[in-house]
Amino acid sequence: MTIETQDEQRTATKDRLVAAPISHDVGFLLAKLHAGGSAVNNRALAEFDLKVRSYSVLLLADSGLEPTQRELADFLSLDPSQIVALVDELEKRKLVVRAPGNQDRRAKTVTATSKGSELLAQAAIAARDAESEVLAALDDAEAAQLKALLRKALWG
Amino acid sequence: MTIETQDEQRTATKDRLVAAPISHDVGFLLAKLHAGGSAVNNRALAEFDLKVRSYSVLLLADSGLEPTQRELADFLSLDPSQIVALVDELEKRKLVVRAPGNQDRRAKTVTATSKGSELLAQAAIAARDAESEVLAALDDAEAAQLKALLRKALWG
DNA sequence: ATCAATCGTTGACATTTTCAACTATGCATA
DNA sequence: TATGCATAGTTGAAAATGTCAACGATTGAT
Repeated sequence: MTIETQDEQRTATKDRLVAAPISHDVGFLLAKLHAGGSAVNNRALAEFDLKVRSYSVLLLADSGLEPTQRELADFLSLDPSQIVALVDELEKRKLVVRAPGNQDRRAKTVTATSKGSELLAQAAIAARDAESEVLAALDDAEAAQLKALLRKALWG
Repeated sequence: MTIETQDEQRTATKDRLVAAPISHDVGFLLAKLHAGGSAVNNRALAEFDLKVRSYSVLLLADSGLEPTQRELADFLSLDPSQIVALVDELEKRKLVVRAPGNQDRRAKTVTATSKGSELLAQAAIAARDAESEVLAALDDAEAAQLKALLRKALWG
């Protein structure tokens, strides 16, 4: 009873501020869901010694699109120097390889090794579970709708 | 012509990676839209010497809900020590005041001053414009739908 | 009256972000 | 073809942010 009382108060006050107008600010909603989401994702990926960042790079490296580091930086909204560090670590673990760009010898494309692809296959399962945990309050149609709206907001 | 050629290539390659499966990962979509969004928001708020963080605190302080610092930390997904720094700065600028908690003398509630409310009224306009810039690709109904889905994902 | 838990605060530490160089390469044109 | 300007990757430093452990003051339960 005593602990329950505390918990009730805690959960009662926990969402008290939802009434504030900031809860209608898209920027805030994105930040909050993203904060919770990356925590869940990082926890799920820790088993594979990956974070959302390295997982994203590995995923793109395995896409067959042979992205250059510059493209990775642009696409992931990261500084090129951060890509260097991420690829360095993945390459050290033999999960990806750097190859000289096909038409541009300045560029380096990042491609997953077979070892990287295998790890990714496992990690992707964990990531999928994490995603459904983050979106647990939405049914399948709503989750799909959310994805579609985010994609449209980003790329029209 | 020369510059146009470069630009065409750049915009052509810019979204090349959208084809990668990561573009269907909600975590990634949230991260990317959030990254772009906070950049736009911070730029819009710079005029008032605010960032999205301090703007959020000011908005909650002005909500009439008299949030405690602990509630602000939970709601904004920040460490309590970060709230201290944010409130310190806003209080130094006479935009908010700390008041002892009503029932709990350990807690401190954060409330906007009239000066804070006035600044907020201006900043809110800039923030609203920034939001519509971020969601420019969505029509009004879609933007409302996106908000509703984000709110449901967060609070059910 | 005591004991564990919570609030705000401080300070240390780690991580992440941002920026300015630098080399090598590419591209356009004089 | 030589020259100048822009770009890819890299390095390293500085700034901003995030994380965490401790502490005094206060609370609430026993």
